[in-house]
Amino acid sequence: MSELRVRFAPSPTGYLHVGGARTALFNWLLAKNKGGTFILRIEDTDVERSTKESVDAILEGMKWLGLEWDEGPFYQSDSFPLYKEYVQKLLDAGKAYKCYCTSEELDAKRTIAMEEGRKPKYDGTCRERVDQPAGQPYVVRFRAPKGGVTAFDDLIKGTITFPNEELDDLIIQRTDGTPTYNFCVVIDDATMRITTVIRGDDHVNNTPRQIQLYEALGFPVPQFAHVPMILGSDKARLSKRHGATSVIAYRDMGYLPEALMNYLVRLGWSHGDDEIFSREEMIQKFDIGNVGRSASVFNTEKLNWLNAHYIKNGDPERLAALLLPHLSKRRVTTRNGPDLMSVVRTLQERAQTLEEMAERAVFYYNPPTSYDDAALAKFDKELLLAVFAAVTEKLSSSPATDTAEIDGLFKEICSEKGWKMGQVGQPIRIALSGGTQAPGIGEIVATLGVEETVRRIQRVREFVAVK
RNA sequence: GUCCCCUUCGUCUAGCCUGGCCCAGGACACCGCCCUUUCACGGCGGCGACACCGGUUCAAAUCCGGUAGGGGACGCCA
Repeated sequence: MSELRVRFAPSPTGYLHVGGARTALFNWLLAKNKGGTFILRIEDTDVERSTKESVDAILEGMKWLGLEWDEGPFYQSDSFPLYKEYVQKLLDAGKAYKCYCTSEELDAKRTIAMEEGRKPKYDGTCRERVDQPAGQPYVVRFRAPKGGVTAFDDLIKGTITFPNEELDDLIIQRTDGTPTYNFCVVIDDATMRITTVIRGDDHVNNTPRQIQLYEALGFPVPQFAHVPMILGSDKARLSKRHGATSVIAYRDMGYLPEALMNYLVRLGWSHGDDEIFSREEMIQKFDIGNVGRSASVFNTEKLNWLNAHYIKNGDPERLAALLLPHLSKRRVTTRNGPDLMSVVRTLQERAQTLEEMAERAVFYYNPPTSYDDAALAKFDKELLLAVFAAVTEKLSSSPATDTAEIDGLFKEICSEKGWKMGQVGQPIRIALSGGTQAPGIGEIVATLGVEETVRRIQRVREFVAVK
């Protein structure tokens, strides 16, 4: 193990969304690539909004993607005494002070500042205050350095410099005594000896404040890497109104974890012209320096393509297992039908998602209860009946069972009767599946079995005969 | 409003640091053709971008300056 230590630190106020998943992925990749340590930390200092359900949902999402962590999960709510200790340290050193301004006063000042076109930062009313009114509620503020600049070399964005004038004295402890985010993050990252902080772009502005805190506390400052956000098709920050954002929702829509991972890793990162990455390849090739600096738009089409790729090349046995919940959702049971693995094999090249595959698999288990009339209408009644009779006879009198043999049988029928394949295949396809979109005839018959095939043809014969 | 960041095909991106091999490459999507018993898969081809304006240079997507547009942050949320 190298000295590299990274962490993913979600706040449990919702499920794991794709943006968070990508941040976690980049952390995980860097750790794996460098032989470092990946830590999971739950930032639940906001007691009001944090829930156990969210924690579970986040862990579930990470496990599904296979983003296993080496240490944790640690909960910030377990470290309150630790934060308090450091707040006191800062207070004792004169690097923090008590502020007695009320939220209402602050809000009012902020509003006025905004209206006057000034930056709405704290005006420092209590910064030099010497009296300490007993019994008065107060917050603790960090005494930020005045003048000069705070800069850092972001691994993704390059050097970023902030004039200290822009930073105000941030609150590190609330009236109720609980610590605030920017403070906890610094204490945790420092005490967990995090060497590289990889997080969302929206934290760039917090970074200089945090650096000042590291310095005031005498901690070494870690390296930072801010990954750009993921946008919706309208270029606005990705949110529910753009569709699904939850990782688990993608699982439920029939996406494979390796497909989502592959999609996410290519969103903002690239390795030459490569598109397909196995876990091993992405680990081996990942380089945080190759992550792009600009935001990227989430594109479901490309995810679909990747998912189709992984379904096409996936192990039928595994896919069959993953397909089960999507089938039961449709009240399909596979007990008395063809082997699910064989079914999967006939559908692998035709499905972009497991949902789609399940939809296409239904007919194997539930015989059609109606037929595509428009498709049927393209053939004469006499031809239809002749085809059904010929196929029934041919199948019943032949021992053929595999796809190639059965296809051969259909070719025989065509040459014997002078029919074109389209005249025979399509009616049979309708007979067996009810519609026109299905695997090859040979595949269906081989999978369904001759007996069931003949039974279904008999049924459609009756249907056509009375028309 | 202030500060910070970003800007190559519709989308994801390569190239940019170390100017010329780029009248810009790949992928998704789209369109066409081929394959074909349907739907797909696959194969081949097409469409399509250096935000804009100046400067430096023999030469700029690449370096410099400005403009415009977009995003983010500005909370006793994280």
